[in-house]
Amino acid sequence: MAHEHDTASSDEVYDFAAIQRKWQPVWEELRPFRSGDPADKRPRKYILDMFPYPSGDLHMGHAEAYALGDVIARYWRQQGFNVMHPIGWDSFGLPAENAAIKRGIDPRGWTYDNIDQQKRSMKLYAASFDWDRELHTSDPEYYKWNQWLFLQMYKKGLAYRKDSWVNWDPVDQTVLANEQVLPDGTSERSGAVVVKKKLTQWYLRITDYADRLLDDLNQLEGRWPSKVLSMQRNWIGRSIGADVEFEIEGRDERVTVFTTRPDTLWGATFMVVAPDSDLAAELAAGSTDAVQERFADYLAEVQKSTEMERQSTDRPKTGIDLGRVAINPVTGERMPVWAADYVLADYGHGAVMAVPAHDQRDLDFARAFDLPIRVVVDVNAPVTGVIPVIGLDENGDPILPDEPDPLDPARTGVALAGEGRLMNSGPLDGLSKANAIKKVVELLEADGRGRAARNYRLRDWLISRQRYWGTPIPIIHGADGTEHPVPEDQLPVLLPDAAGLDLKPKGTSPLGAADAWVNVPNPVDGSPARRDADTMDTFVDSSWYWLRFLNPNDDEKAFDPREAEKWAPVDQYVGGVTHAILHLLYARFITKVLFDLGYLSFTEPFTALLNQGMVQMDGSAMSKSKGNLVRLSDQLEQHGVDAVRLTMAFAGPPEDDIDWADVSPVGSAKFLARAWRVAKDVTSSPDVQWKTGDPALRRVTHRFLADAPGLIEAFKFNVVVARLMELVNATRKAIDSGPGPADAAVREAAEVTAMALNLFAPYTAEDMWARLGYPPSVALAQWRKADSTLLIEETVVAVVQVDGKVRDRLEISPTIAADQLEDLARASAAVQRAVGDRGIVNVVVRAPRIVSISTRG
RNA sequence: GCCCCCGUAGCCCAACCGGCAGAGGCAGGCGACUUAAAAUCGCUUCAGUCAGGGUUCGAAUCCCUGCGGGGGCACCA
Repeated sequence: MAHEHDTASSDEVYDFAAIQRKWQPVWEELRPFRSGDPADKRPRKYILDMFPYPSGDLHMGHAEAYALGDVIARYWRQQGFNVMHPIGWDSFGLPAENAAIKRGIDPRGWTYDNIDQQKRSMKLYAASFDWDRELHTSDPEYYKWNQWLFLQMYKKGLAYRKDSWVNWDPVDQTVLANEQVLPDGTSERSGAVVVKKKLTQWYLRITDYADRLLDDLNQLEGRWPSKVLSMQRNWIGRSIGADVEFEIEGRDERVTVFTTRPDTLWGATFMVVAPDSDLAAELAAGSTDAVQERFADYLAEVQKSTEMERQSTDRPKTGIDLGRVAINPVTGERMPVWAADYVLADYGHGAVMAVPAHDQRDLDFARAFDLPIRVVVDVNAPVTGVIPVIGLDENGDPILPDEPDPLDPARTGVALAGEGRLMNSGPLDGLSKANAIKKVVELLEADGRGRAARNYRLRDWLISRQRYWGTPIPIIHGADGTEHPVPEDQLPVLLPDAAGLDLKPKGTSPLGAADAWVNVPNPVDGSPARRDADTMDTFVDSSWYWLRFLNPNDDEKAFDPREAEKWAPVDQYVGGVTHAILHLLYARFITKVLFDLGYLSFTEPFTALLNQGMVQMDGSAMSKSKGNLVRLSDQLEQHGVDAVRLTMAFAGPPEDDIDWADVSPVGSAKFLARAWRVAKDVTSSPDVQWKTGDPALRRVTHRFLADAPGLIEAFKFNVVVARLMELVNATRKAIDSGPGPADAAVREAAEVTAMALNLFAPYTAEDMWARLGYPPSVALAQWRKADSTLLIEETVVAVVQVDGKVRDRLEISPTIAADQLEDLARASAAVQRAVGDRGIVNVVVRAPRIVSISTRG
């Protein structure tokens, strides 16, 4: 009893652990996924998975992403392509630094230890990566080129420093992210009231590219998820309108405001400036002492409020009168100038013309402070000319709304944002909105008081981080405040050793305390100077890593434009929707910059994008605190790599979230065992003639071969798996109760199953392939061509509908002529019964599928 | 407030250009094998497509309205 399984091979059972142990070293030896052979003549495909941040070990989210990306990479390899499918590590960033601070260790060691662990897991997971191209963004060999890129942008004026307001914790002496500030305005760490502080920060001028970033999204239509496209469009947030200049009494320079409704200029009754803008400070300074005092108090109040408070829309309006006067450029009216925090300093010009009758925010403000409201658009007379009436009088004439106008915004508190005819607007009277905008822009331009303009929600990209574990910014500051780029031949500016540095956040970079590192001679005259101590946002690293994969070990240049010509842009990018905005926007921006600099011949980095959903448990995101964490390592141990991967692919459309409670890795494992047994049961040898095989099973096999490629290319992986199950079921039936295990069609089906299963379950597929008599690797087996003669059915069933109901089914030839089919349908007894004596009025024939007969007109 | 996506068996999901609502799985039921159970194998129940209206010979599919769920942006002038 004890040793039966050692001797009788037919008793062998599917043992995923043994199969994994068997094939992993074989692949390690064979390295079937290398893509760097210059003599390789196959056409190329660049399939890229978003590279991971190395924190701890792989989790379920990684498992899903890499399972799906691998289906695509393996598929194109089987279609005869030289597939580049690289992997690397996004290994700079805060988690490493926080862990280092907590445990008093070096972030470098923590990071590279994690990478070791994750790399082992990744290899077990058997994603078909080309490990020859592995890179780490925290290696000097990588971040040197971040610095190079920064310098190229600096030279072009695309990298610059400016002062900006940041959240400042006065107790911890540190900058806080918005997320670290609690809704009551205190620090989540120290409990201190957070204030705004002006700091000098590095920015990249992404707003210069706003139009291109927006307009080029059109090229990606249909190839990127529409959700991502709309998120990017929202984020860039282009508004079309006009800049209008207002004179200010007692000030030489005019104040410019941006508005999307220049047509309502006659209705502008006051001006509002952002309290935290330079303009507000200057206007206040030119006012009375009382105003200056009130302004100082108000500004302090505003700066105490958090981003979250400030952006909540249902907050009562606050503000103060600055005691200054603006002149409406078209009416010549004197308008008060207010400071209020509903106007943002960093959008437009930090000042607005308030048109309370037609803008809800301005109306709320006007009603709160008793400012004048003037209606200049008659929404009762919209462009269509239809005037809503209350009723008809005894003569049948329309009764118009009584005075006062029931829509009067001053009374209703509802701004009239709709379209209508202009009124109270001098030369604009009677015009529609579109024509009025055109006209007023012409008038302003002629007068030199305004022009058409556009604005963006998008802000410049703040890349300074006052932290240690990132790319040092390659700038040297002279004692006199001058900036000097580090000469390119002196790159990289290496991160100093963390030993001896206090990495705790304190508002200035820990690098500033590395005396030996930070103090350098001025490159111009050798006088004492200091290195810039900030490090770069890690989104800089990930904005171009896909180019570094082309030749990750090149120490002459960031990437090779000739290789980029061959491989780039990325044919298929795969990753989570969490990066739908920032990472993708930054990568698109850097691509356009590199195009402008002449390094690239294309302007979009990722031709196609697939977003996988998230893995959840019991309806919500997995987390330790919720107690619904599913550990990938446990799943792999219980069900095996292949079952987990297959489950990820089979769970549903890739972009949908997977609830692990809804799916069945046990079911996947059962299916894999079933497929594996089919291969084990095949008794014929590899040299059988396919043609001799059972035609029914062959038809199932070849329908699968014909349909699967289209399904894969449409990312319908779940459907392909279902079709594979169908194929395995049919093969099982053929073995047990059909032509038997020696039939050529059974072998053919088993081989096709192994070949296709390689996409989802590479270990099982490889073992099946070996049992069927072939050397590794099945991953290199080419996709079999479907035999088209087997796809044609001998007979098909046509349905006959009478008045939309199916009344008969006819077994016919697929090539039947329409009139012949109609005759058959008319002759059907069931159809005649259904038609009865009503008579046929119409017949629609779609041979060979359907005949539709109607009996009523 | 503005914009987008999705509602199909108990559950996860299929359904081509508008043409028989079901490919596959989970769960359930019955049976075979077994002393029994597990595993395996076979058979099998289950919806008329969220609701209402429209277009059409014909609608899960296209259009409109509503309900429900999810997402993005939001004091952005």
